[in-house]
Parts: sequence; C-alpha cells; structure tokens
Amino acid sequence: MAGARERILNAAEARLLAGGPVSLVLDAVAADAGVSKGGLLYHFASKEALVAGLCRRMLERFDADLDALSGSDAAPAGAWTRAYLASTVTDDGKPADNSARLMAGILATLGRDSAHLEEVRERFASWHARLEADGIDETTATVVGLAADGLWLSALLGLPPLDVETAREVIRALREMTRA
Amino acid sequence: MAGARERILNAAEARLLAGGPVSLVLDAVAADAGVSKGGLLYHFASKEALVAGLCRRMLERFDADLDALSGSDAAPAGAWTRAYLASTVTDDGKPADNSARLMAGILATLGRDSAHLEEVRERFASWHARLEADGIDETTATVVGLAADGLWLSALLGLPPLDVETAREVIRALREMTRA
DNA sequence: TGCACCATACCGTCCGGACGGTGTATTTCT
DNA sequence: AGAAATACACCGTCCGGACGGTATGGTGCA
Repeated sequence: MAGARERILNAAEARLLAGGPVSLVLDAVAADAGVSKGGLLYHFASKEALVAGLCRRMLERFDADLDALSGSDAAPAGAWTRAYLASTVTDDGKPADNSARLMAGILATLGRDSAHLEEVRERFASWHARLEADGIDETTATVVGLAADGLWLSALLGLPPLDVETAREVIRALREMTRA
Repeated sequence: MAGARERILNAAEARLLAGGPVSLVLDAVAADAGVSKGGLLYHFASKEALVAGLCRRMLERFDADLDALSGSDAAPAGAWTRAYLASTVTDDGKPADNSARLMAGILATLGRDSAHLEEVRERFASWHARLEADGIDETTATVVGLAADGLWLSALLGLPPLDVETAREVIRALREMTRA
C-alpha cells in the first residue's frame, strides 16, 4: 500500500473523474483512500489544498510526458510542437489521457480565479512560448498548438469527438505542418 | 424594468461571470434581480433549471451571432469558417464575448454530464459539421475551427491571452487559410 | 373567481473544518 | 543505557452555517 498522501490523491482523482466535483467530498475521499477524515486533513489542510495538490501532480505528469516525447523525436525542428500535439490527443483524435476531464473538475472546484491556478497559467504560457521557439515558423507552430488545445477542449466539455476519419486526417495535416 | 424572468437570468449571468459558480446562490440571485426567492423559484423550479435557462439563452445568442456574421460575408466559400473564427475571438486575440467564461460557470454548476448539456453538444457538433461543408478544404476548415476553439479555451481557463503581435499574426494566418 | 405572479417563513441536509485525542518513532537528557 | 520529552502520522466526533427547496399566503388582473 502506497503512502497515504498518494492514496488520497488517487482517491480524489478517481472521484473527480467518476462523479464530478459534487462527488468530491472529504469524507468519501478519505474512506476511499483508507484513511480517516482527520488523516486526510493532516496531509491536506483544506479541500482547496487537496485540489491544488491534484492540480500540481497533473501538471507535473503532463510536463514529464511532454519532455519525454519531445526528447525522443529524431528531427529537432518542430519536435516540441509534435510532442504537444501527441500528448494532447491520440492519432484517432481521442484525448490522450484524462487530463482534460480532470482539469474540468479542478476548475469547477477551485473556481477559475483561484490563486492555485496561477501555476497552470504559467505552465501553459511557457508551453506556448516553447511552441514559438521550435525551429519552425512561429505562426504555424502556434496554430498547431491552438488546434491541439481545441481538441483537448472538446474532451474537457465532454463534447462528441470528431469523426474518426476526419480526425485522423486533421492530425495528419497538423503533423505535416510541423515539417516546414 | 424588464420582465422578471429576464432580470433573473441577467442577475444569474452577472453573478456567474463575477464570482464564479460558488457565488451563484439562489438567495443572492433573487435579491440582485429585485425578486424574492419564491419569485425566482416560480420562474425556475430549481437551480438546475435556472442554469439550463442561462445555457439555452447563451447558445441562442451565439447562434444568432454566427448566422449574422456568416450572412454578411461577401464570398460564399469559407464564410462560415470565418464567422466561426470571428464570433470566437477578436482580431487582437481577445475573446469576442463572455461566452467562454459563462460556459465555464455553467459547466461547473451542472457538471459535465448533465442532460442539459446535450443541447450544447448538439450545437457544437452541428457547427463543426458546417465547417466541413463550407466550400473549402474540409481538413483546413476543421483545423481553423479547432484553433478558434483553442483560443476560446484559453479564455475559458482564464489563461493569459497570446501576445498581441503573434495573436494578430495567427488570426490573419487562420483567416488566410479560409481563402483556399 | 380563478389564475398568473410573487412574498414570507421555514425546514432539513449536507459538508467543511476544528479539535482533542492516541499510538509509535526519534531525539534528548542524565 | 534507560527514561523523558518531543515530533509525527493519524483517528473520530461534533458543530455551525450555508443553501436548495417547500409550504402557504397574498395581490392584482382578466
């Protein structure tokens, strides 16, 4: 059994993904994690802190994913842009992970102008900054990045994913754009 | 003084935009609208109904905006795509309206899998369907649409908007893409 | 006189967080 | 070394108030 702190985060994440923000209740999270409520509040002083921890972990994972992907790309030019695209969405246009849905939950719980989201904003800005310095045309890179964001968005809203045919075609086109 | 129902919707919208989902409290909304809580609940039987009403009104406005814009475009090919772009974001890359922030609030209140969001999904799907049948290359149109979604997203998350210089450039490039 | 529209008063529940414990390492003192 | 003291990790209960919703009554108009 992993450390309590980790277990709590896992439980909170699972709850957020399964039942949305309303199901993120401290009692329930504690129970799921096999910890008492007091134990939970020992590790996370408040609900806000819990969600902040969840957010931070998500960002770190995403960042690590991004670094790994861009590092394993043979061609240097546009590598970051391709990595950004790949870590957002699969070749079929499906969301690459649960980050979007998770983010939606976090956002709903914290409210869009929480101080804890500052880190999200910073990371996001830095990602987009790296897009513009990826060895390919800046505007093109930004467009590709924005399109990836758009795909991510539809997952966040629970919108119907694009038709697989067109999705594949679009992804292919986007990736092609990073070769110029 | 406009009808009570309208006033209630306005008050709810204002609250959602100003203070986020947590500030959307029936008592407060009623007070802001100059109506008692009972009066509010006469028009909207539940909080969910209120938010659903808010959501519907937003969609209608957006749709009307979209129709007007696409209708006033001289060139037929790509007109819808350009309209989609324009109603999402201004030339400076700023969000065109508050719809993104409003949507975030609605989403946070209803939860991502509410039945009331079905309409949102339908509209969204139909918009994207029209993108693919806009007289220009399907893939290109979809890419432009997705990029617009991406810009919209950053507003939804309260992310820092793109640098004005690059934003302008990007928008110009996107619009250019709708001419092929 | 009945219906649309609205006010007042009230209720029940849910949930975050405070708080006072308890057992177990770890360090400090003598 | 052995006792004392302190820190750490965690438990379980209780409270307070916020909020959604109900129940009921009143007023003007058709």
